[in-house]
Amino acid sequence: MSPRKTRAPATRIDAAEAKAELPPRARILKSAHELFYGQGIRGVGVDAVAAAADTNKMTLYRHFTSKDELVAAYLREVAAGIEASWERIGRLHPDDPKGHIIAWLKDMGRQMERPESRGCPITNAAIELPDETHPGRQVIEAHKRGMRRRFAENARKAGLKRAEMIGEQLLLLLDGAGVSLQTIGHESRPIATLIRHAEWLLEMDEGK
Amino acid sequence: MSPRKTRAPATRIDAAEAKAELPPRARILKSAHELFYGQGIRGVGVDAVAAAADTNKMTLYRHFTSKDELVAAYLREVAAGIEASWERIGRLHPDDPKGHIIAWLKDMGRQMERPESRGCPITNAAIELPDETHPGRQVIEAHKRGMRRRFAENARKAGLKRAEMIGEQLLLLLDGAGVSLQTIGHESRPIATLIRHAEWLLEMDEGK
DNA sequence: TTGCCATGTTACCGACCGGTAACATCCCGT
DNA sequence: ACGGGATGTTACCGGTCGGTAACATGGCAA
Repeated sequence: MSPRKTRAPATRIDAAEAKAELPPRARILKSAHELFYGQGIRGVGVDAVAAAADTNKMTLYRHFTSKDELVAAYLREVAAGIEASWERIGRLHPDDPKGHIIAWLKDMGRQMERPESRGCPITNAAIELPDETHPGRQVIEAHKRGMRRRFAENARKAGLKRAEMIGEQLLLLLDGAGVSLQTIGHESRPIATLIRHAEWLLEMDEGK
Repeated sequence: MSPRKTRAPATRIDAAEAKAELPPRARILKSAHELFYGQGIRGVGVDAVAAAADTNKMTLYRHFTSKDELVAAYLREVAAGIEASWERIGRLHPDDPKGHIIAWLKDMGRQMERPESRGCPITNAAIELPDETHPGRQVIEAHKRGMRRRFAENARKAGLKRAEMIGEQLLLLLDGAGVSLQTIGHESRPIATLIRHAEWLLEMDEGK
């Protein structure tokens, strides 16, 4: 409609605009995160991602060689964020590996309890992308193996026998909670079950 | 190529043909199961389902009013099969609710350990179909609530306190195992972890 | 001022999607 | 022998998909 926008006097901050004037690549990744997570990767077209980022398909394809690569970048960003939160919370609990695990699970639980939450984005992507050759799949596998390793390592540092088994059990419970949110719904409180069960697991390691 | 097929002498059995001559609706549901489960619901078109069922799109749409309804029928079929297996195994373990749960989990585990397994079809559909209005969603929610109820009811019959909590925990572990198959892969033995953990849960209920 | 490079814009491509119309064919009960 | 209902076939529809070409525009640095 309006013939041209002049794009304000080239000023930054540029309030009221969509993504607060981040560089295009960052805006695209941010929009990709919102849309892919909320509607599913296969349910969102590249055009919609570009439009939500206040840009267009051409610019998107100058930063990502394909939709699959955009998806992989999105997953890398999510994985990096989760791993950063693990490190951050670890620094709050020095020499307390059990407390580290529980505090991190509670932090994840807080995010998952938001009503619009659809569980773990990495898990959802794994189910949405069965193709073994998809570039996102190595991100998925590395991230989940990493989480299991972190759980097991902390369990070991806490002196628990069966540390490997506990790592695997915590991974099952965490992913199960994310799934339960999307099947039964939030009111069944799978997060509370997860936390209570995790605390219990870390206490009574001596059983068998 | 060949001008006409004469479709063999109208005989049944008709070996070497694709689906062993079930009626079209059953063939369509069977193919839908194979394709939807193997490649994801959103990754399979109705044309592909019809072709795999040795029929065509028109016949498919005479039996199902839309793809969404076909998906819902597929999910109902899966749910009915799982519930039938629960009942069948229950009859093998009369007056042994714990044994019923464990035997059923082992049966599920046996199916999930096949290398082409992609976990629970209902769970996968829940993640693939975020739209709350999709006709399959009520099938998903009813089925998962039903499984939790069955677990809890048997735990209660076994005299366990915290029966509701155990039902929820078993549901998390089962769904977590299905997810883990699709992220880390089969070699991490999430099924073994699930079974061992379930047996442990059902034994030491007295803790708190 | 000049020139370059990132970004924006428009249009387009072939492929595939879910869904339908019109018509040919076949099997089976009567 | 006949008729009817289920099935098969072909073609088509509008829309959307991922991806690209060609060109316009803008800001910024030398």
